[in-house]
Amino acid sequence: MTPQTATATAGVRTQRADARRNRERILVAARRQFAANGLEAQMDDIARAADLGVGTVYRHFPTKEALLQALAADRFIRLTEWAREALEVPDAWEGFRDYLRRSAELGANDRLLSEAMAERDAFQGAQREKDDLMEATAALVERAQAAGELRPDIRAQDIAMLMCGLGRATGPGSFDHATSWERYLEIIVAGLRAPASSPLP
Amino acid sequence: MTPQTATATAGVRTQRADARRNRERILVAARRQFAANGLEAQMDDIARAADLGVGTVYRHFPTKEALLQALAADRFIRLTEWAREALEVPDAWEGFRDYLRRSAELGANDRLLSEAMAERDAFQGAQREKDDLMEATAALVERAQAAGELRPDIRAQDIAMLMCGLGRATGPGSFDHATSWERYLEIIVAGLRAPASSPLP
DNA sequence: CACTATACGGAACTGGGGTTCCGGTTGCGT
DNA sequence: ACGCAACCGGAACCCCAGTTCCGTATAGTG
Repeated sequence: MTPQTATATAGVRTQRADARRNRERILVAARRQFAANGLEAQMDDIARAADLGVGTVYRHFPTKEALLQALAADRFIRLTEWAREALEVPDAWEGFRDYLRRSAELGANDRLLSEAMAERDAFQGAQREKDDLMEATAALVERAQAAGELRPDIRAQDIAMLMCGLGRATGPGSFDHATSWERYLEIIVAGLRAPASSPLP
Repeated sequence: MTPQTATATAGVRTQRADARRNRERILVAARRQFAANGLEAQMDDIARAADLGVGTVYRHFPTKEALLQALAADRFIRLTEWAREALEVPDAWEGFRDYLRRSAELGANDRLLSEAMAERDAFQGAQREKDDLMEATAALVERAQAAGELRPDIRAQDIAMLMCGLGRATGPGSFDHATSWERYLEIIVAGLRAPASSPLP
């Protein structure tokens, strides 16, 4: 029988306590580095920030890409939670708007999120999480449309796209990070609410 | 007296005909490569596309950065021309809107433009051209506002920001290049036109 | 406490891409 | 036609960032 910690649930592969702790430290450090520097954050810096050797980082994540996907998946999951919470808000428009606000804020403070979203064919590893997010977003969109508060020709994908663009334009590393993302979110929200004058292409 | 070609205007530094021709070929090839691949286009590829050696490229542009700036400056100049043309359109809103349309289209088809705009502290070399563009944009914004067609709390910089975000979100290399940039431009334009319900942050 | 599977550290390796260098080539004035 | 700058080509060079490797340290067990 292989050794098994008391807290580990059945089926979880045994892992030494220090390893589990270090894995967490890597994730924390990596999150910070990627948030600040985007995809170009370096493995060595992440290791140093976590107070570990590079080798240790590679023990936990075989590749930079793998580390990235773990982090991205986590972000998608959080966004999905937020979208579901927004569905609980009584007023459809208010829920929708709050969700956008939270997404935009996250995107503006985390270069990884918007850059990861933007890269074509990157992060297929987090496809499941991404799909979940799209599903929750679609529900939110439809509810707001049913309430007559959101342009009827908006799709869930549009929301992802807009939030992504917003993040890339205003996030850390952008030419105008000083100007608040809230400014642009306001404009976009106004555009989304407006009744369709001309149908979208 | 140094040799001087017949067509050269006074004050222009002498340059052999093949050199002038090659410089042009480099610019054309580089434009295409950068438009398709963004900042990560490679010098070797550009040289090959121009049917020249890398050395020749470096003879004309001492650095990748220099080549980039030459191209970016050129784009800024074109946008400035468009903005000035838009000022000639009788209807203020129509001129403004047309300008946005042309900018968005350019940005969506040229990764370089939006990526160059986005990078903080990059392309300070094209500062003059950038300033001119901002000035022309400001005039366009103010005219549309004076006509009461554009939210009064919009600034020229907002336009640059929005076009930049649009380009990065929908341009080649993005996760959803299939969906037309026109769709998102439509939303943004609607948001810009709407009277300010709540003041922008 | 001893033993071993696991984990760690960080120097060394590797591949890719910008840049340099210099021998060969060519436009152009005489 | 000649000669010499100016110009061209592309192999070689260098640096940087991801990845590998292996000797050392340690958690967990009997």
